[in-house]
Amino acid sequence: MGSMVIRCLLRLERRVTFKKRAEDNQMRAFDLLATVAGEMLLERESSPSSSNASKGNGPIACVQNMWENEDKLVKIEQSYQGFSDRRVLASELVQQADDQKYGSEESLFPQNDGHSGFASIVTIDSSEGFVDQRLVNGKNKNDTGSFASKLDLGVSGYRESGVCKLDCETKIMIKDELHNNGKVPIVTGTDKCSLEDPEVWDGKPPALVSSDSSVKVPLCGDHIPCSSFPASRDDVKIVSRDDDEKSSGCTHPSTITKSIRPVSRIGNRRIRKILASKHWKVSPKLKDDTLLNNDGDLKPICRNRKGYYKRQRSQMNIPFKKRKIFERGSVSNPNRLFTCEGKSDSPEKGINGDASGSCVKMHGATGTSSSVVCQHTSIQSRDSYVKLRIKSFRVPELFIEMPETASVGSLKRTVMEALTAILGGGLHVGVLLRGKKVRDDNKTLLQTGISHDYPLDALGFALEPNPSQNPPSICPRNSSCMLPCDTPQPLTSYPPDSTVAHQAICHSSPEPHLANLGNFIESDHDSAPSPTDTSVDKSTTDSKALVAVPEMNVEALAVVPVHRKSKRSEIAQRRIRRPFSVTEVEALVQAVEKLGTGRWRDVKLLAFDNAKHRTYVDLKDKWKTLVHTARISPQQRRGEPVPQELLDRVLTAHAFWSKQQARQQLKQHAETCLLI
DNA sequence: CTTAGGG
DNA sequence: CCCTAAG
Repeated sequence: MGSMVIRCLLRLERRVTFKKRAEDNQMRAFDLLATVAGEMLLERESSPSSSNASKGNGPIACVQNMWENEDKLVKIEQSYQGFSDRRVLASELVQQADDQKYGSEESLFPQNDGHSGFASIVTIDSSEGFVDQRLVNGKNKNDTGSFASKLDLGVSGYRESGVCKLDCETKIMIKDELHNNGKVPIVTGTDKCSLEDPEVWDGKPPALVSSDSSVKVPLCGDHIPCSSFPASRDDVKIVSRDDDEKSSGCTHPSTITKSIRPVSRIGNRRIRKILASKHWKVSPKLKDDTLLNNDGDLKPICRNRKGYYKRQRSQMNIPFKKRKIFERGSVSNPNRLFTCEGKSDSPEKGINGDASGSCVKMHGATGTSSSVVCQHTSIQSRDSYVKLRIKSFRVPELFIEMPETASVGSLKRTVMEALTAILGGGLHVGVLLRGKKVRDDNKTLLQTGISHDYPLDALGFALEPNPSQNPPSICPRNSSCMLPCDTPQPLTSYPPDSTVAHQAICHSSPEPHLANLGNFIESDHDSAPSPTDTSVDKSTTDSKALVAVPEMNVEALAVVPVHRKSKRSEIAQRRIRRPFSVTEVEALVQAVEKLGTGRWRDVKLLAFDNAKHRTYVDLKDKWKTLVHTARISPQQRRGEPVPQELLDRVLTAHAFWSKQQARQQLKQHAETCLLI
């Protein structure tokens, strides 16, 4: 039997849909999941006739289309409206998906079993895992070139299945059969637990959402007749619709009477982008051939050797720094990730002991392990080794806001930057066993219960922000990370003007632990402007807002500009300011006295070799400021006072070495003259 | 990668 | 601290 997978964003949308028919727990559960997971795959069975050929091709197709119009301008919804629109869209999607399968608009999530709520969720995850597997295992290894054909198959298969109409988003993934074969249901501990935790979903729906529900519902209804959509090829296209894009951005359905079309398109766009970001690990092999080797192999191409140093630096404790420098390298990461998966696919690639090691290494080394949840683990027994296979990490949900005039290229970059930031921001891997976080790092796998005979789906991995900040809850909910955001602002106060298009939308939790997610949130907000920083100029074409959504509290929805300076679209963050201590100054002075002022590399090695956060440039800069400080009056000095004695030495040394340097130059000049 | 300087 | 031109 086949199944269709729909990947969509159900963050806000769900409210609408579910509210309406949330009579049963099933819906609530789903709703919850949506909240928690943010993104998910909805799997539906499709006609058994669908061929296997279409397996796992959906996502590819999606991505493919995504970038079809590389050079065209992408039009993205302009504002705040996006929120509600998206919601509408989502509900539509769900509806349609359902209809396609069951032709009933009543059962959004048809369930056959008692506690279907949960079951469905499981299914969903499973499907994803399956997809992943297909993508990885499938003969993709060496036939990247067959992509096109695959795509076709996928499409045709879909048609055959009798599922006529696919909405833009809907067509995202289509797979067939699978339920039976070794498909390993992937239940993220996260999701599971979230569902089980009444605390999580017992909460009332966010006011924000509920307010719009009235509007949405009717809209959904309109779209229901999906069965009659087959003809509208247009609808099937995921991305290439630049033509009618224009018709959208403008009208924001404030009333039910407004046309749905525009709305859904807007939403679509939104989702597409999100999807793109989520499928990034797949995309490279689709379109961006620059990332592929000539032979179409998926092997990553390392083109940035220079990246090493900087990367190293960034790994020290300069989390955000220079990420943009890796634009190239970063972009290729997906490939690596993919490669990794492919490799791990090989039975021989089993990892023993430190399972995550190998994979993480591969991903991590590239700084790209994405965050969150995914988990597809297979534990096989071979001797006393436990083999784990991490199919992929799912990237946390991202919201991207970009001006309509932004190019596709910039969109790509933006997404990449967001991912890079997320991935390189100091995440750590969390291990989940049956949904529970394994906290004791010292336990052996065996002690923990991860043994060769352990259920395949019991183990999970999650990328988490900050080890010490995780909530006690079993739910590794916070697995998603946040991009640098400034002080959150309640969504309700979101200014409905176009400027919002340039702001980041950040769904964040007010909870302390979330507020401290990872290192992304810089501590020095000295110049942090308000979320509505006016410096964000509309003429600016730079994209902004990239935000991973910590799925927990929707109520905490907040909108914030990710970048203070509109100029900087990069996610790259400034390093944290770390004032030099007197001790450090002392060491610096001493080193300079000995080595002089032109050998910062040596100074670094001599006096700050173990201070990873001090680069030779830092030392050079510090010396510069020290000299300046020594020259100004004590009253003008700021910060921790530096002993006058040291300042005196600074001046002395500076004078000495300056003279020395001058002499050296004279000498050389003289020699040069002589030679001539 | 290092330096040197401006920002 | 960042960014960059230069070497």
